[in-house]
Amino acid sequence: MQYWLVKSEPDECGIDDFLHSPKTSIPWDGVRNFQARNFLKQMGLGDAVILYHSSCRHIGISGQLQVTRTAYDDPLQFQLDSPYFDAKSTLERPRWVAVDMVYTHKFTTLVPLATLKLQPALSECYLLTHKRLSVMPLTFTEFTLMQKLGGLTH
DNA sequence: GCCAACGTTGGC
DNA sequence: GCCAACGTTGGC
Repeated sequence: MQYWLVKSEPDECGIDDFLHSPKTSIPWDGVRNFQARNFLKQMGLGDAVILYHSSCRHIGISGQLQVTRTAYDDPLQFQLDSPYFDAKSTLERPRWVAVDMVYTHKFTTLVPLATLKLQPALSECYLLTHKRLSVMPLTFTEFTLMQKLGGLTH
């Protein structure tokens, strides 16, 4: 079992998009950064994922997802009309992968970035040390603290 | 293989 | 809308 955090603009795909189709797996595609892609490839079935809302009015972590399909070739890289088309990808040598995720929990409150920055236990986490990365691992400690801040208890 | 220019992310 | 950070590209 591994723990991850992914970023998305809620206008594109936020926690409510997952909440509104709670049993439907949604492709996490369009990742076009090599470090982020490499983390996507490491995701395992059933891994837990924190969703972060970026570039929006309320920046912060919003809920929890689960991996339902591990890495497969991102079809968008082959679609000419997609903004995620990549001329350097071929069917023989695709460059980019997607995974599928499903809704598991929405936090009782969105935890703002400012709150996360105040946590000493999160000072070393990828979210705060690698500003522009959109897919990243979390330690178990970081993950459970984020869950707790989000109002989820088990 | 270096590194300057360029483009994108994402907070503010 | 600005701009810092930083990943990527391409000339040499």
